[in-house]
Amino acid sequence: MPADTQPRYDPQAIEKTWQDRWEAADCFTARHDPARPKYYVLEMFPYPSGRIHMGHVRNYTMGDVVARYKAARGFSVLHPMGWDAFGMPAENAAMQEGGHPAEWTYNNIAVMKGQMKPLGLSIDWSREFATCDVEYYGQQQALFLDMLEAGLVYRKNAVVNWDPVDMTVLANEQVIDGKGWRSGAEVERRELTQWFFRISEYSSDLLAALDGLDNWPEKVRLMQRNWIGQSRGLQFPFTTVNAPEGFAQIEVYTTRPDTLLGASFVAVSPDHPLARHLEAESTEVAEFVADCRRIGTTEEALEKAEKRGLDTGIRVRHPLDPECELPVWIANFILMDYGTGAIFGCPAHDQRDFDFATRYILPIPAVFVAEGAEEEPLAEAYVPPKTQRVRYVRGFAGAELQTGEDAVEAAISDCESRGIGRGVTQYRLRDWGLSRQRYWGCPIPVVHCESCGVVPEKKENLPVALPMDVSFDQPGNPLDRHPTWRDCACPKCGAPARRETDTMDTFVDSSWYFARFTAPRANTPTDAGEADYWMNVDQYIGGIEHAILHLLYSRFFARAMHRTGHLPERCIEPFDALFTQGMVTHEIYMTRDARGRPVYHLPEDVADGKVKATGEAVQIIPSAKMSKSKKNVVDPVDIIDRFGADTARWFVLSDSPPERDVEWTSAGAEATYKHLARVWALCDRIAAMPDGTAGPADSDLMRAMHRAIADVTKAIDGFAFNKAIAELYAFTNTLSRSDSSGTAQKTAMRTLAQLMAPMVPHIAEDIWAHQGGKGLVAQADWPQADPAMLVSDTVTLPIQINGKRKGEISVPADAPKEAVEKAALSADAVVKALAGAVPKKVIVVPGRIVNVVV
RNA sequence: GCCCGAGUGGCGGAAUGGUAGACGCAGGGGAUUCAAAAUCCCCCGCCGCAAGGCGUGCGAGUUCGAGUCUCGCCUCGGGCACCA
Repeated sequence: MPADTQPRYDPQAIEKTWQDRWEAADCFTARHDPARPKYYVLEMFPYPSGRIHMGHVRNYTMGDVVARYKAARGFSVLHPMGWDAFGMPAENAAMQEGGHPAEWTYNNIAVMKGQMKPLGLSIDWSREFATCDVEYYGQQQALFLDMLEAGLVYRKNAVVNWDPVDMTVLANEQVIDGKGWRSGAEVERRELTQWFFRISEYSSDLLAALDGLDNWPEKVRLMQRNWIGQSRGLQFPFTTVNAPEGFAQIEVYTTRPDTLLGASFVAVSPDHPLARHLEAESTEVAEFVADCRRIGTTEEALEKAEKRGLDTGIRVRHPLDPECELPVWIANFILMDYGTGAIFGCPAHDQRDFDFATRYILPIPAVFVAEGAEEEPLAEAYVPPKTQRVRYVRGFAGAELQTGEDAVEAAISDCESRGIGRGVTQYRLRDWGLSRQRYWGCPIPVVHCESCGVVPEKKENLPVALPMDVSFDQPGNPLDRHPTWRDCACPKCGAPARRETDTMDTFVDSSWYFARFTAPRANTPTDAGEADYWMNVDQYIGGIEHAILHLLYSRFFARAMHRTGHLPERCIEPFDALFTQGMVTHEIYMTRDARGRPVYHLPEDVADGKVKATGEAVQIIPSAKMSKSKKNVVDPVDIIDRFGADTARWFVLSDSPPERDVEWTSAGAEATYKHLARVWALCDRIAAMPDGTAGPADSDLMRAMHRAIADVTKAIDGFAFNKAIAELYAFTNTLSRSDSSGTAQKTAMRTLAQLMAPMVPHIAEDIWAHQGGKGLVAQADWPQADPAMLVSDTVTLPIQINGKRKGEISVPADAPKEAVEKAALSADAVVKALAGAVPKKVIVVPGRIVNVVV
């Protein structure tokens, strides 16, 4: 540090000061003020992993810009923060390092909060909660009981991935090559009784309501649409010929009933009741089915597995032709979860069925051929788009020439009128299994009683709190082996009973936290008055990775909360606007060790393309999401220490549009710091100027200022923070070069501080104070652009000849078309191009351009 | 395989159908300095000495005028997937 007398931009000195001043002035406490419009801005709350990363900084800075901007626009702003605190990492830590998951979690929260505070976010911390707080999950249990009573929760058997060593259920992504990710043990498919939310009851509503979410990214709506997966088809029974008792009929579902006369076999899932029945009787079937299940644990294996089947010997009658009998196979590619778990195969028009029929030498009768074509043997399935018109050679409903779509509808009505089957709308969306055989989650508040069965806990007995005296030194769920926690009295008959030891999926916790923020200390899940004032979330901001599950579950929960009286009806779509921000990326620096294996280096250990310590040249791999394993991470804490929070905030907003990834570069971070230091020095210089009298340069500066107000406002309103920052750079350059009076420059500087405040609030306060601004800029009204200052007296118009720019003219802004045309025709370039000839046409677009056609 | 989205300087990116490349980074030149850092000023799409010409992935089209609209291709990115 040079010992010069000039004060320098010193973020460490100013940032803490202003944060304390905001706190002293109680700037960010959300106030329920019926006289003012409210604005609820929410960023997806973090999992307390232990450290914040740049992705958090970007996410919360975007939310903070919106929150501070809306506050300046006169809204009563709610901008809360909490912690998505249940989940497996805490249990894993307890298993590996000892201690209790709660201890690990609350420690992490304290550390992360300590890292977030220096960012200067305008968060109402008085509303903070963690989902593992018993006050929160106790209310979640109340919600669960209400949903149970409303018929939105039920129990059924479901197949799960069971790790026999860890004695736990595994999620699909925890099963690697058919083995448990931790234990390495062969995973079994086991059937357990599990709790489910009846989300499928809302399939059609959740689908239809997507159309109304105008302020959601189209991409997210599309992903949800595909996930819900509506399809229209025919469901009908095949009558069996020689099936075991109880299987007189096999119900199938098809989206292509028009291909019914192309059926060559019927196939059922290995998990179909018929397969189950035969499995018990025949070792051949049992072996085949067991084989299918062995493969059936990972998606990858399923994908690679060839289509295999086993002929059961059972035959069914074709509903349209009783003479025709079809064989019933068990096939490994039929899913029990979709449709009825049974299909008819039409190999001519489905590639999977074609492969299957080819392998087992089954007939392949064509139903339709291309328009104008003749029937001939097929080398592969013929699957034209449903919208394409084809010629039906084995049709039974509708015209001979028709599209697949029309033929499907015709086939459904035909089958309905003959009483063969019925038209059915199916959804891919399945009910949401919420049971987890885990400790660190919200206990499911029910009791198992020998005489009464499954009994909901009484509300007055809530919360069902997790016991703290547990150990993780043996596999399985500690709740299962706790000596006393399980024991309780049946809420119905009072007899000794046992608690449910399953806990809830952590997606449940995050499906209603946004509603809880409106009344975080209420002794019911929500408070009607508070929810009515604050809901909906006006702007929700988070990562695209939550496009489907979290957002779909939240939409379901909002509906369920309305049905159980916890939210008004207008809140069934809780997020008015959604913004999905891009990631923060960084280059990867790699060298190779003696055996050629990649070795990664942290950015701070690399300089000028070389590893600092060894001088070895690194290979630079293009930007990718920051990840610990690739070591391409920069720690926000380090950046704040070095440059201050304002630099971190400004940088993550600049350069790239918010929805796209932004690449973190040390050059960019340094340049940001330099810019802020320049603004700070400019402020210092301007503050020292005498006021002086207004000169001609003053009006230019004021015009530029109003232009900047208009442009920055528009950019923030449009979520284009990178453009807002570009406008701020431009205005700063204009101001620093202006030779206007001190009075004008001080006005401009104050306005610049206001416009910068949402992005870089600390330096903005400092400048505001230096320039004699009243109070805190955090509490000042947003500046207004004067429309009169946005129009200028003269305009410069480009002159085109045949659409190519050749010159420009300067004319009064209000000049009539004829005058502009005259001026354009006398411009040098035009005179030269015309060479005395008469132009064919002259197009004058007032205020924009003149095009002369020759 | 199906469904989306995107291709603009060395880089990140601007641009209601109307001056392509705002703003930033990197780079070049200069000032200041004993020197360096820091700071300030200027230049910076490509070809060309210049005049000028060419330029928004490729090819057509609509238009007085296309990065922007239409059609066809290419490349990259994302989502979904034995879904009957």
